[in-house]
Amino acid sequence: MRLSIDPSSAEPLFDQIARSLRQALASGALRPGDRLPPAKDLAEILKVNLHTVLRAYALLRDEGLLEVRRGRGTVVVSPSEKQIDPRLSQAVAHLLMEAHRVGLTENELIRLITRSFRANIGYDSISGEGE
Amino acid sequence: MRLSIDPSSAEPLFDQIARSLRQALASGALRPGDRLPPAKDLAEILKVNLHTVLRAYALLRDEGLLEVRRGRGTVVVSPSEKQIDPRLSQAVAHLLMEAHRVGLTENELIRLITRSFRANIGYDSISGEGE
DNA sequence: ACCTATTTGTCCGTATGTATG
DNA sequence: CCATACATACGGACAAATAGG
Repeated sequence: MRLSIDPSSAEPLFDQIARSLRQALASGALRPGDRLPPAKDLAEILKVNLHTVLRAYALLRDEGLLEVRRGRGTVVVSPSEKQIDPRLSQAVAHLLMEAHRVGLTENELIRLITRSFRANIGYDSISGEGE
Repeated sequence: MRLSIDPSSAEPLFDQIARSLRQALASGALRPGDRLPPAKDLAEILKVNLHTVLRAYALLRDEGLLEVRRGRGTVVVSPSEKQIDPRLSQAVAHLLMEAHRVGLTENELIRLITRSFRANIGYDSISGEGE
């Protein structure tokens, strides 16, 4: 896994790292189930601080790309095959269109979805994985 | 504005602060347009680190509740800016229904949204953020 | 146009806590 | 119990955006 970082860039380091990892995931260089190096190790390789890598990991975790857990490390999430349902993807496309129309940012949209999801489902079925 | 923090609680400090602020917003103690104290000041009041407060502010900004900007400070977003468009909320409800139908977990749904969001961003008209 | 103060943003280093194996 | 690895918090430094003199 080869990640290149430019300390002189205006783009924050944690964003650069996250973007590199996203690309590695998209290109298949990182595949589902693959374990990423411990943040401490990657930090030494990239010559950045531990927190900078942890922040990048956390970012991708919030995007649903990585599973990051204490003591265990960081693993690439396996994609579910459920998303190919045509009605679902149509609903997604429609939502994105509406979101763009009202100028929602990605973060705002994610928050909206998260809240709505929890509100609709209720908290009784979340016991599996929470905290 | 009276926020109470419990350092001995298991709940992270930045979460406690964010939750207190959320409640102040919900109760009307903090109203749209109100300016929050500089993070440094609030940190001294609560006897926590500056970064802890900044993290709480950033959290609420990502939720669309606050507008946080360098040099300018932190203000409560006006409701009109975050008001849910009926067509948007309808799209959200529809998506959640479809997602539930195919048994998507929250994490899977978030991943699907973020990926689609990035993939469908063809417009480089993101310059509208300033004013 | 310049300078200064304010305020958030990023990054670093260190310490300690917590979950996992 | 112990090692691993992420999570939180603290503190300090500097940068960048903003506001005001």
